[in-house]
Amino acid sequence: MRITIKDVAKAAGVHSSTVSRVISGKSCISQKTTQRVISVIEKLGYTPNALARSLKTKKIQTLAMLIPDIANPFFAGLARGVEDTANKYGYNVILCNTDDCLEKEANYLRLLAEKCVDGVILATAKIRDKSIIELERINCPYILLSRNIQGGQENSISVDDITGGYLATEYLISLGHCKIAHISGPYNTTAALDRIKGYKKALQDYGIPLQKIYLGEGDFRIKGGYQVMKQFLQLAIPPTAVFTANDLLAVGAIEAIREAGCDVPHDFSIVGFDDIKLASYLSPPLTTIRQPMVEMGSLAIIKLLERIEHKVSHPNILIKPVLIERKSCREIN
Amino acid sequence: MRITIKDVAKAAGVHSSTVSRVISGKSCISQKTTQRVISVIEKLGYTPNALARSLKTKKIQTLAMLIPDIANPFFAGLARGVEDTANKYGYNVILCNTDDCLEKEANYLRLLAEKCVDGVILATAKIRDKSIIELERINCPYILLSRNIQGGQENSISVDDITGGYLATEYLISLGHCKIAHISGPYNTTAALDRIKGYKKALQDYGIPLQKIYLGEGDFRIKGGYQVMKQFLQLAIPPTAVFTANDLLAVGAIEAIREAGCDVPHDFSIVGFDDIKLASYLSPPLTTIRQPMVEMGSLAIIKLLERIEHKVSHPNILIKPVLIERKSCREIN
DNA sequence: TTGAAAGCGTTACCAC
DNA sequence: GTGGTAACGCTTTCAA
Repeated sequence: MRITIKDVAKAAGVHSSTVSRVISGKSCISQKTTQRVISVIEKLGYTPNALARSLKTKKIQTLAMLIPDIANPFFAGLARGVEDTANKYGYNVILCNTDDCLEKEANYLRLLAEKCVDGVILATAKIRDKSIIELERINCPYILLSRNIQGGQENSISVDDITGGYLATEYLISLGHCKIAHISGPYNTTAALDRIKGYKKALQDYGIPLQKIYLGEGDFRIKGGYQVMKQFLQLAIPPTAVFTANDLLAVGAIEAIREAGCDVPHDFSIVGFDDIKLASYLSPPLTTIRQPMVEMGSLAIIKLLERIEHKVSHPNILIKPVLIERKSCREIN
Repeated sequence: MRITIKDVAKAAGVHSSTVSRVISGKSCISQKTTQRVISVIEKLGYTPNALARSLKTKKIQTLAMLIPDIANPFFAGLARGVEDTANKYGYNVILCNTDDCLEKEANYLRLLAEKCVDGVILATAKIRDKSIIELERINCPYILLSRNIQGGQENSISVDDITGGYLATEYLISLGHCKIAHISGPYNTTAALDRIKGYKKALQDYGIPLQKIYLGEGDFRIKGGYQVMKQFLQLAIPPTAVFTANDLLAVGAIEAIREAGCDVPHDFSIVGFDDIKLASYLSPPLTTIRQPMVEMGSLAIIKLLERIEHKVSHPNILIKPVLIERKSCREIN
């Protein structure tokens, strides 16, 4: 049997409530008693039971993070920032991979509610998201990370995707491209939609007509980039440049281009999004829009803890993205 | 206030113990009562409190995973397998990044013990590991993943690192190299030590004398690979081939080589270890020793759950690694 | 098949 | 300062 607070109390010749006070350190307990209790705790190797505690306090010092896939370097970066900062404040975090499957997500949310997590980082939100309604219903504090919801004015942290899309497209235009395609993320995410908006706005600002055939829906993964790029390659007039909604899509697109016997950046210029750690080591080193993943994760926790402690909401936070120039683009005439 | 089992009981006109039985589904409750209780549960939106439950049952359906860094694609792969399979069996997993810092690790272990996690996946083990002693002390089931301990015959799952190191080195030898260097992982991990063993054994088997200056200690990260390679490059007689103990080290090594104005594989052949997802998209596509990360993580959970349920230990599991040939090596005369 | 009651390991309020 | 006691929300044994 595990040592309990009562065992400690008995061995120290005090009442269990006194031991509790010593541990919490909030009440005034005499030096002598404190010493005695502490030494007994150490001698017995006592570990408090946080579950029992939480039954009273309603706090378990545990958060959860829902993401599509931890094997995706972007989400791994977010997770790193989230976990680090949570740990710094004494919280643990439960990791949940949803694969963008609504059913899995709902199941996770049920489990997490049963376990009384103090808050949730949701990095899977879709434009109209049932999970958020559920979170609101059970009154669970949450922060939307990197994927906010349509018309949601609160509690989200993300990069300014419109500006990011604009920057990427404008850069390609500045290089002389006018046949610029875009491989987007899934249309049910605002991240994808906003990057498209930025893409369209840049084209418009520079007087380049939007070609519907140059816009393809991807999945934020290598495979999707590969498939959509294959379609672009079969066009009568293929694009000369492609802006992809994330770096993995860019990897897939480059693969398709190589397979077709063409070269990046000679035949096609590519701009990605995210700036994952390995982006500079890819072939060719990828020009991309940087998202500060670790910092975003960290900020999400800080905002989440504020929500938990002060029961407040936050206006959305928009982070300015930056273009990182490498070697996947070239100037054309 | 949250709805409790008593609220449900009252609303359904039964005793709370009856509600408990309906939920667990283990006792025989009449159709009629069952129906009534279920409909009340739904109407009130009742969510059981798993923390209160665990106080009785001593099970919380939560595991933990300790890794150095989730932003490292190798550990992200393991984590994906771990979390997926845990979820399949109804468990959640708490993620902990230790940065290979003993103090952080001990702190995590304390928190996890307080939260009564049912088991732990330890992917951070050093050759002589205090954490394991602690885990044994508090009687917490664990599995050592990818990094086992010296002389430990039980509860570890890893790739056969000796064979892996052998395979990599033998491959370079078969290409005609005899000045083969090795950038290892930290010497306090068996993974690093065993890969060195394999490296040495291959050299010996093929009659190539071991050169101490061709062996450098890295950190399993890009930076370490870069630094050690820089030293190799300054040698009077530099190696013509380098086997690195993981893919990130290879990335760093290649960076150093490029910086020196040399080419991979023309001037230096490189073999990595792990086969991270992006290995085939690096420049050049990396020849490497594959570890089935997701499968290993998954297997770790299966073995951990067996330990938890049947209170048994398992003999170590050694997975045979495979060499994946790509474009980072060339034949020399 | 169901109810009553004890107890899991804490904390927090009320005394003294 | 410290002790006693009543919860917290659930499960489980014992009766009926």
